[in-house]
Amino acid sequence: MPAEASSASSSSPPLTERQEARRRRILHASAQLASRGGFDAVQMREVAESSQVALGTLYRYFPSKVHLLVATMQAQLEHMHGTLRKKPPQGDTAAQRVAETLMRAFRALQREPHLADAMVRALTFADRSVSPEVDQVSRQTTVIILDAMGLENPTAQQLSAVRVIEHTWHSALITWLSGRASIAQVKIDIETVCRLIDLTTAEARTE
Amino acid sequence: MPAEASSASSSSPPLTERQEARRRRILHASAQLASRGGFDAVQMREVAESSQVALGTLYRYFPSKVHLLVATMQAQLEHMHGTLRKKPPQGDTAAQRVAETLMRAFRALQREPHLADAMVRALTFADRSVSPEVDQVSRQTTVIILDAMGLENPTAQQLSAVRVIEHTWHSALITWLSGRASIAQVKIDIETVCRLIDLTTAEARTE
DNA sequence: CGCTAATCTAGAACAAGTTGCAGACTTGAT
DNA sequence: ATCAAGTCTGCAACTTGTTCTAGATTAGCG
Repeated sequence: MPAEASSASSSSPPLTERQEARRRRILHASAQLASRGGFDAVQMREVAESSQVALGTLYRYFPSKVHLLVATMQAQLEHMHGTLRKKPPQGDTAAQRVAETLMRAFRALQREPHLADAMVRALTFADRSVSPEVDQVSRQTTVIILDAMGLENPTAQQLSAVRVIEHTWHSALITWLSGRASIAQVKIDIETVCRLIDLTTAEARTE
Repeated sequence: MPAEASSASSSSPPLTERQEARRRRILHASAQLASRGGFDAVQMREVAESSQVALGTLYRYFPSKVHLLVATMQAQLEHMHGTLRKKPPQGDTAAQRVAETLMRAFRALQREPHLADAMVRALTFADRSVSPEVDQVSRQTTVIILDAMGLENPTAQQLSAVRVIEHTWHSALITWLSGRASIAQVKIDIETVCRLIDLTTAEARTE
């Protein structure tokens, strides 16, 4: 396993130790505040205070509240990916394994609904200035799903199916978080969309 | 056709003429400002000024910026539904007709990308306090899709497929608006998800 | 018409995200 | 150790969504 620092996967000047520590403190404070009151509870002044950093510094690390929360999501996703790797899903078909994986992730989020709320709202509220970071989150999600499918070289069809699954995942999460859908409904919809996998996989085989 | 006033489809005290006029002026100003700079350009003070209404009054009509934009979306959706009714899609299968309908809607939004941005961002950013209004938008979208399918009594399976399509539609729209996906990709994904329709329809026939 | 309750207006005030600035502190190179 | 460049801090100011208030206006009613 490479010794690469945890989160900032690339680019720009390397951070000193104290800077890494600051960054971690900030993300930790962000997640903690979010776990309480969700998006609104993550107030930049409070994050700064909690992480013992000046407001200006906070903004130097994360140029906006949305950037901060998307970075928080990246961190959580990495954590989750690690967890999922340890206990891979057991289903027989790719569709089952993906659905199982997503529902497992879903239950994890259920335990911290406020945190989930903050992260997902930030993700969909993000404008172009956050595109690179949002894209990174999306790529990470794709990796998780492809992992569950156990696929090495997905076809274009399959990639499209994976994107659709991601769309459904995000959007279903939002409707659940805002109380407009039950968990049962989310489960059904996840299972429904996962059938696209079998569909496209069957076709890949007969090509 | 019933003489019911245009937008507020139900509930609460009926509005006087001048009040209806105010409401329309507000929604018009909102859409106009949104058409320029998107979500950020819709500033409550400006909306109030443009529609010749005091700020307090604006807040009496729409309790928050998000409420206002979701209502704006309702109005636009109604308009679009009317337009679509006039020229129903021509495809042979339900899936084709739905995909065609959505892509048509998509092209309409393309013409006013800022407006689309404002409305969709508001929709996904909405918290529980806006649930009823967001739900209304969702129901309207469902009607449009079922219309395109030409279905009277959808099964639970089919309703789930429709929900998944809506999820995909919203989420794909967002990724396009924030420049993370091309139109071609959106088209492919819409077509991919629409295949769920044929799938569930085939099953309904053999039940 | 004249009254009352509801509504509307103008504008101040408050909250939270964001920016700017002057001075202290760190870092890295010499 | 010293200097220059880059960072961090504390704090004030600005922006925009939201709330509040006091005084007009309007609507409905006898």
